[in-house]
Amino acid sequence: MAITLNDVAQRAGVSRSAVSRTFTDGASVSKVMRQKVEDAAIELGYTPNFLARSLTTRSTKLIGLVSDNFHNPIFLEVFDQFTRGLQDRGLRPLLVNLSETYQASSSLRMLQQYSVDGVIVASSTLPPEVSEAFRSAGIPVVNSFGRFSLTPKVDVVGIDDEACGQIAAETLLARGYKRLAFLGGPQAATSTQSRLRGFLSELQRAGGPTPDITFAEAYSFEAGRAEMQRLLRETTPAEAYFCGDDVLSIGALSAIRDHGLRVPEDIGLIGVNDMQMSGWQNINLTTIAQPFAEIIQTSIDVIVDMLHAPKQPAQARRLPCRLVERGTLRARP
Amino acid sequence: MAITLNDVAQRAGVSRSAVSRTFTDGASVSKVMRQKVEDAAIELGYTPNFLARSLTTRSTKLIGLVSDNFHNPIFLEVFDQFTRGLQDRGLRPLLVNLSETYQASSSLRMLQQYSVDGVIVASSTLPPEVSEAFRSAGIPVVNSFGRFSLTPKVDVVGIDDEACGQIAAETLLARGYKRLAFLGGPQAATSTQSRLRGFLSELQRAGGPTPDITFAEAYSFEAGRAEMQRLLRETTPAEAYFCGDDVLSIGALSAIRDHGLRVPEDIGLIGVNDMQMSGWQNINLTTIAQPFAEIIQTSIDVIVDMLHAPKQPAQARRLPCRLVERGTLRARP
DNA sequence: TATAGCTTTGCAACCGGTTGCAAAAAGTTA
DNA sequence: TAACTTTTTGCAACCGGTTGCAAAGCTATA
Repeated sequence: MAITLNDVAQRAGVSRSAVSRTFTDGASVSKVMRQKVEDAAIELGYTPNFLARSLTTRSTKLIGLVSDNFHNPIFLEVFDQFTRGLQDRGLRPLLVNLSETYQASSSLRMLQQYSVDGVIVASSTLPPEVSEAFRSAGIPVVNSFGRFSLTPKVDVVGIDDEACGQIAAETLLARGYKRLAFLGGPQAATSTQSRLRGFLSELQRAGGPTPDITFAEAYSFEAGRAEMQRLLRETTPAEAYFCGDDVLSIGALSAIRDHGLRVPEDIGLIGVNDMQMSGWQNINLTTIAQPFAEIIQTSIDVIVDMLHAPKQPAQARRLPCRLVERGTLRARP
Repeated sequence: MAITLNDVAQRAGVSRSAVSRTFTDGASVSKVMRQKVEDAAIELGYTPNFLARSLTTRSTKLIGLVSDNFHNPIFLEVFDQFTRGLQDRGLRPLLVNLSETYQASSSLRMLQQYSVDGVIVASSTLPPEVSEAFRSAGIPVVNSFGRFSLTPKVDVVGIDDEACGQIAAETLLARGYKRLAFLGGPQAATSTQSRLRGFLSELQRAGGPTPDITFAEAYSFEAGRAEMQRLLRETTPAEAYFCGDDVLSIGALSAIRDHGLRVPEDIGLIGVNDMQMSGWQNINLTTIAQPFAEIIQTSIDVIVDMLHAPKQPAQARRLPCRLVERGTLRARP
């Protein structure tokens, strides 16, 4: 049996309100009263029940953290930062793992039942409707790693995928590569499409070559490896590949090496994300870094603002990416 | 404004209890009544408030999932499986990320305030006191990946670390290795100690060599790499190393290759865990697999049992490990 | 010392639900 | 149809808190 407000009130010989007030900041309690209550509370080991409180205050400090990316190693870093960031602000992440067996629609219902104060949808692959459903239900929501839009229906914090493609194009051209290729993530993913668009438009602008274009089945090692194996077997490989993300790149890298070719001497590779592993010396991947820390921090700021301010028009924020030069592209000529 | 019980009752022209009963299974409601209420509920879009309900039912379906392992890639797989497993049983993981800035003691208080039904401490490095504190506070708790004990103070589900060391010893001896070494995780970690103990005792039993013993600073790539670099620089390397875990092994692997030596020709390596990445073709690590799925499933079963049954004596469960042969040890002679 | 103004306190209603109990309704049996 | 069961329903109290309001207690001023 947990200790309740009543127990403390009785022990201290004061009213229930008095106890409640000593544990509510900004409430009016005299020094002596506070002392009496605190003594009794400590003596009994009392902690206010947050959920009961939430009934009247209408704030649970619970934040739904929903994602479908439990397979890309980068997301461990993402969850790490999200949970710490939320904790630092006194918020509690209720984790939701979206999958075939657990649909977005039931997660909406569930998070409503738990009266979450807000929801963070952390995924670059979920369709925008998922986040939009939360907003229409009146729950503050931010879509982290979502797609940029000029007329967003929900708040989005992500990178500029087109600029990302542009950086890749510039980088490859600057290294003097002639035969280029795009080895994208899932073709349906909006991030894939935007990066491709930026890549192509920059190549065109700069008078570069027209690249080969293929897609992997998923953002995963196996998918990257399988697709690169197919390319090596069935096509004349390009001089350099702009890959959908880092895990994909690492898969491709392993296929290339197994095929007896060398990186960067025979084939160049550039990824996207800059996850920790990409910096490991046995991988040492040249890549375009997403500003994870900033995206996550901004997402949290946005959701926290929404908790206080009434519903504002949705806004999409694009944070800049930057090139991280390592060992999978040859040096500038 | 969310729709409440009252709204539905009014709309349907029935009492509040009637509405409550239609949404409580096992309660007595007639067909017509149920129909009326359900119609009104659908019309208004009503969903019962789980937290308000928890006040009387004394069950929130909230499970604290606390961990301090947000840096070892294996834990993404662990979180994936835990969240799915909990969701499948209608439980909700409240994620807690323990770190320097967020101590175990405050997490206990916090989880109490949220009236969690139970807590899963998923960590092989946290001291047993962390889990014990939950139990003394009367919260059902299970320590996943914790250390085995014959007289456990809390329920533990983990592997048999000594057997794990034994398997490593047997395997290395069977491959004909003569100069062996132990490259453990953090010396203070109990898993490190137990694996070492099993390793040594089996070597002794089989009349094998006395191994060199060193420890890495953490279960991380960098730590494994740094320690192996030191060994290569300052000592005559052993023929084969039993490493603390996979990520450590991968660090060691990269150091060895950078040093111009070959695996498994010059140096053999065996890890522990069998995380997905260990199977990647460019890593291809021979390792001792932890039965993650079973550990997680069992942990959830244990906690679910505790929710129904009153406090039982604590029990420690050891699940068997098994060797996964890949490419970092030479073949049997 | 009386009065005004401010602070502190307790009462009681409320947040959104559940549930024991007794009355009402429906169903059985004779 | 009357008497007896069984089922269904609503009332009211409760879960563990918060909060508006008015009464009580203080302090300062005249």
